[in-house]
Amino acid sequence: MKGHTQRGQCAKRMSILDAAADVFCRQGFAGASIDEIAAVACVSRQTIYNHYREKETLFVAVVEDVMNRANAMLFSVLSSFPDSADSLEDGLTAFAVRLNKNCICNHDGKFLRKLVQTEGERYPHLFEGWRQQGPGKLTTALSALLARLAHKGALVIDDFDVAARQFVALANADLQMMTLFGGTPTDEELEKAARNAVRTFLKAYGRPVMEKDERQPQLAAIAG
Amino acid sequence: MKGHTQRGQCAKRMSILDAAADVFCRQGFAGASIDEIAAVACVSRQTIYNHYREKETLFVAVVEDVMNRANAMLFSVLSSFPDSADSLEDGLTAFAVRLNKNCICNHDGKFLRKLVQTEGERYPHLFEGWRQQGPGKLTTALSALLARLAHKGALVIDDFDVAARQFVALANADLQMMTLFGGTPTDEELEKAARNAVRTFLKAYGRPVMEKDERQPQLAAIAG
DNA sequence: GACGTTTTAGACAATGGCGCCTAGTTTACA
DNA sequence: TGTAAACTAGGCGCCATTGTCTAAAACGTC
Repeated sequence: MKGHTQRGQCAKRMSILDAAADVFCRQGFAGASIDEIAAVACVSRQTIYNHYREKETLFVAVVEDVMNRANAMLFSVLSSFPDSADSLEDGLTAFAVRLNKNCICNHDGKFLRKLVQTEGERYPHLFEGWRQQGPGKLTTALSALLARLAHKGALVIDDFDVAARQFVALANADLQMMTLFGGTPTDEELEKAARNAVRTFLKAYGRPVMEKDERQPQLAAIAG
Repeated sequence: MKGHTQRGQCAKRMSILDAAADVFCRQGFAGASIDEIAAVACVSRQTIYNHYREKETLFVAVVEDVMNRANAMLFSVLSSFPDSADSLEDGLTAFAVRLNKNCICNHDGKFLRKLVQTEGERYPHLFEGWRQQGPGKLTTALSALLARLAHKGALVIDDFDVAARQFVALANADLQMMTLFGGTPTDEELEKAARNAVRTFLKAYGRPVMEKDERQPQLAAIAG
């Protein structure tokens, strides 16, 4: 009848989804109670059962909703990857900041990582999609983007997949512990973490340039 | 009376702790039932209440027990860090393998990371100790060990803390997704991941050596 | 073999959550 | 304004779980 099991619908649905995400994330599936979700959503308990047959149905809907948002955000962030060799360090740093801020350290990212750990064994198929569309897509897409930069001569990479995983790992190196313990990094911390990561990444994979003021010494020598 | 709230005690206690760790890890605190723990431990439910006043007491004891084991293991692995500049790549790779295998990808490591995410907000003081003795101690100790290597001239590092965090991050780069989804890496995967990590780490922080077959060209030139 | 301790099995009340139902109210739309 | 849908409040049965209690059995030690 109503169709659109996906989008908007009335405001109640979104309110329920948001509240359920909040409570499920804090209490886990078993620890979350429908009554608490209803209270947080400012909605009667019956209304929840009116939209979702049972607790598990609601849980699946919540996870899928968050996954959709996270996937869209990841796509958006990936499309902002720098494709020019000019000011590569700044471009990669800005990308790393966006990646951390909008995909990994944000609300949805923490939700998914937390839930996939607690309920992953119970709902393997549910999170399998995120594994492929989320972290999996991130590394494969990033691998291709790095390959493009390497092809332009801006990077020297032997294994693009490994480099992609290492870029993500380095970008999170300074924030991992904070996010593990529930904290949220400030903008300054995000910036500093990204800069540390990109500097090390470029030391390992950057084109070997001796000094900043004399770029591409080989080409300069050949030209001269 | 019995003293020793820590160690051995009768075999029942250990059996209960192991079973409780297993069930708490799979089901979370709220989802775990005393009956299931008793069944896994092959022990009567009353025996559990005989040793631990209530469910929460048992949970705290389990977490402390795992934390103690993990801390001891971390200390052991840290003491195997290479202190010689000879065959540094092999030494660091072996260290990275041990770090992943015995501290991060192992049973206790996954248990603590999982539980600190699900119950960390509910028991902040409980996991605060692990935060300092576990990941915190790892990075500070590793920072000092890297500083020692840099002082010997084997590494060129400007910020030891950042380098330590990046070493850990790189060591986990290839295994992060697998461990996140509950998998356990094989020995070959551990070896390959460590080798990838150390190669990148040394490209970024290793002493700038031109070719593998001519080591320490400066010293050779001086000697010659 | 006797005695104290520990463990076991099962019953027990109390609690709380799930899912359903109903009656009454609000909202949306024609 | 009238009708149908959605929503609210509350009660209800059912079930799982917690924590206690008791009597019987196993254990270990002298």
